[in-house]
Amino acid sequence: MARTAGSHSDITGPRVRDAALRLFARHGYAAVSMRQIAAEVGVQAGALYNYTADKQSLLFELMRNHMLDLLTALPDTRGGAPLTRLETFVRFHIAFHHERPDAVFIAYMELRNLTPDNFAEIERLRRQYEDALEKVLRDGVATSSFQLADTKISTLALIAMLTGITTWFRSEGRLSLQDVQDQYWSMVRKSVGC
Amino acid sequence: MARTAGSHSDITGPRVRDAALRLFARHGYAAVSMRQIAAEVGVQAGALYNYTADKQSLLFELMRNHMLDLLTALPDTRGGAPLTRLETFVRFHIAFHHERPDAVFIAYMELRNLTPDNFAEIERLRRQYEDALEKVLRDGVATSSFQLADTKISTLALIAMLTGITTWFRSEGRLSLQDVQDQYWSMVRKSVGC
DNA sequence: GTCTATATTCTGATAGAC
DNA sequence: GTCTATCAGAATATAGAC
Repeated sequence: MARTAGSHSDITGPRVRDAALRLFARHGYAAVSMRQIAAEVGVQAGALYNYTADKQSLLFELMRNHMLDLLTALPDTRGGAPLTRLETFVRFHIAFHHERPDAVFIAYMELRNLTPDNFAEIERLRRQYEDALEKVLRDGVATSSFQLADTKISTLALIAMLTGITTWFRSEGRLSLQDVQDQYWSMVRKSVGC
Repeated sequence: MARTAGSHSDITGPRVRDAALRLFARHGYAAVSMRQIAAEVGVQAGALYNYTADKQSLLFELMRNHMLDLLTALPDTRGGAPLTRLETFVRFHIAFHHERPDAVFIAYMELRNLTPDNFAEIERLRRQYEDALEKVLRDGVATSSFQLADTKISTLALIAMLTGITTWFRSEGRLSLQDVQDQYWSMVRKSVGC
């Protein structure tokens, strides 16, 4: 296939998204200019508009793809015992979020920079994820495996606790991923009343 | 006391800080202009510089004052039983943060927009607060009141869980502050092994 | 597909009148 | 202490050459 000189749509697109993800996570969406993203990729600012309609769309696509990846990767635990399903969720959440610190950071910090329509879509996807955990908690309460007064509050409490890991955990530190998973699972297991 | 026409230093100063706090929390530091803050206060942009050296100082002062307020308000629980001290901390944390959602939001979201020196100072104050909780956990482990493998991790896990409340809890909802305190305290108490 | 050049608007901050 | 006016630069986004 002949290709026009200077044409790199197949590799520039991912590079634009990678650069935007890293820069948005580091400095914040509003603080990052299209020129900075272009410089990181190695093109001029105008060239970015071959890959995104505008800066807002770039942010929205990053957040939506992250949420879709999360929902796709989430293990289907239907059929197991509530305690086992909860452990699977906890370990999955920690591992998945640990692999994508920049995307996680953006997904939680840049909600206010989305347009109302885009915000509603991201919230819808986030709700789906929360609902998966809440269903486990509700099933556990129904079978008396868990003692929880309000599964909605417990859902939010557990997700906040688990997601907070990304603010301090780095693999190079004194703790391995497994250490962190074990310790958080121990606290979660006890907190739900087991 | 005679006062020069147009002179309002005693009331404009707090109004500038209030407006900045609200706008920074809503839209983010980088996304808010000095002109927006001025418009909210009802003055021209140039007048703001009677109250702050620059935009960065405005952010830093808001964050530092919040952290100093937090440390000042933190009850001294030395001498009590670890479980009682932990309950006091949990209920205090929830109540204090519930009263200041904007300041809490800024204190956690705008760290990356601080200059290195300012960041170091805020981190120092945050560490002091975390240390207060960790001391309770360590004392509890030492007296076998708590079963925790790593008090540092537990500290970060509990603070993340409790602080997450500010993202969804509003007093107008179905739950009172006391409801929320009771439910979180129940989960925390169990998670530390009681 | 990428470039250069540019239109238009906005930014933080300052100077000097009142 | 606040105003108007302004500086110097940076922002997003677009147009047209190659």
